[in-house]
Amino acid sequence: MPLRSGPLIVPAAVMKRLPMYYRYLHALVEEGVERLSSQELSGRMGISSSQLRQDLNCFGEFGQQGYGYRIADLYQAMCQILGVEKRYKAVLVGVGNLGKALINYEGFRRRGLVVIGLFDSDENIIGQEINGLTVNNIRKLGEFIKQEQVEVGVITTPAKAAQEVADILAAGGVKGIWNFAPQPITASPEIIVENTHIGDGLLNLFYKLKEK
Amino acid sequence: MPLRSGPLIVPAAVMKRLPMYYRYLHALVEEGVERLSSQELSGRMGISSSQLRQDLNCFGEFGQQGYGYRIADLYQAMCQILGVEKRYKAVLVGVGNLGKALINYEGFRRRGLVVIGLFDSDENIIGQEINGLTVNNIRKLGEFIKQEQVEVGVITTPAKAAQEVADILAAGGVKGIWNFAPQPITASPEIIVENTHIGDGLLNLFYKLKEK
DNA sequence: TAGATTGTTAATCGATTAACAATC
DNA sequence: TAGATTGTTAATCGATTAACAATC
Repeated sequence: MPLRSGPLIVPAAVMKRLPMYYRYLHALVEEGVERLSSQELSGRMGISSSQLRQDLNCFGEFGQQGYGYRIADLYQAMCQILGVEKRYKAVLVGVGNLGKALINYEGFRRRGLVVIGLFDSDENIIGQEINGLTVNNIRKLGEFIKQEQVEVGVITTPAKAAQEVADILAAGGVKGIWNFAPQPITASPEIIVENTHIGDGLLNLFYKLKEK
Repeated sequence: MPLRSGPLIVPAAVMKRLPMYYRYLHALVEEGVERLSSQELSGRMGISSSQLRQDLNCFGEFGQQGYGYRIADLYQAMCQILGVEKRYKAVLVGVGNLGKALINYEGFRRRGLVVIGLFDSDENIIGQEINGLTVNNIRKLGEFIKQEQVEVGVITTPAKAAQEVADILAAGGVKGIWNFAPQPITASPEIIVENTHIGDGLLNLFYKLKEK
């Protein structure tokens, strides 16, 4: 079950499918499924068996001819590929409903996101305790990041505040920013920014509904 | 500024970019930007000008040679293309933090999602009032959908409940389901299912962080 | 071993980019 | 008009699928 060594060339299209593989494999492990062929596995995911085998081949040889894939092993490998076994210290800025939803979602902790600080600018929210963490005043954000060596910042503020928060995060030295504000944010190129636009899914749905 | 008529052939890759176009154009209209060339516009979006022009060409001719694109007009056209001017009656099932976040997000209303019913199975949540709507017992869901002719169901329940809710929605006659549960749900093929997996963005971020 | 299924190559298909004539 | 920029075609590039030899 060897992971390829050396610099990998992973096509962008493959990279985008990795989170899906992670999700399905996790669920299959939970279900206790031991073994699946590329055909059975890809069938559940709605892709071709050819594509599944081709994709996995970027990273190594995880199957066994004549037998298929051991799900537990493949899940392990996928965790390694994605770097999920690593833990990232994170702060979350903007403790509204979306922020609270993310803090409470155990899936994020499982993926390796450890939220150690919550921040907001609203006096009514500052001081609240959520999941064992007290919401701090956003003025303390910059200092906190440096002190605690925070690596990832999650932005769940309203659109207007997003860029300002991103600047504080960047100045504090985070390596990555996960942004939920609809406005895209800019940061220096060495900081990795991942934008999640929840509303996009709705437009996809509407477009498909209209097509019919 | 004519929209092409007749059956459009829209490549899947183009379709996936439409929500991004909508987002940027909406922001530019708000900013009051009147005119941009394909180069300026695509530059902001991080794509090539060639691609932008090629994409728009699937739907019609929206620019003016030697001048560029009138942003307000292009935004209008994009709304039409996406079917955003239409209003969809919706119910939301699962009034936890994520559900509340969606209910309060004005962007969804702007996109045409009109939530007229909230449902949950938790006795502590049933009866709460959110945004002028009272949370109902999930047992009333099926009846409500039929009575009100609900078209879209939003699922923000825990993973375990998602499929059961989807079945009720389908039986009630919704046309589309927007699912946030990490578990993919199945429904008969005439119902359009859009899955939004919030956790995927985090894995993308981790993968890129690991690459560096 | 014989059957099954992988890993991998080659062929096809689709998406992106480059280039430029058309035209505002 | 001259300059700018589109719409659109052709060329390139990348991703998916098909097929099969390798092998468990």
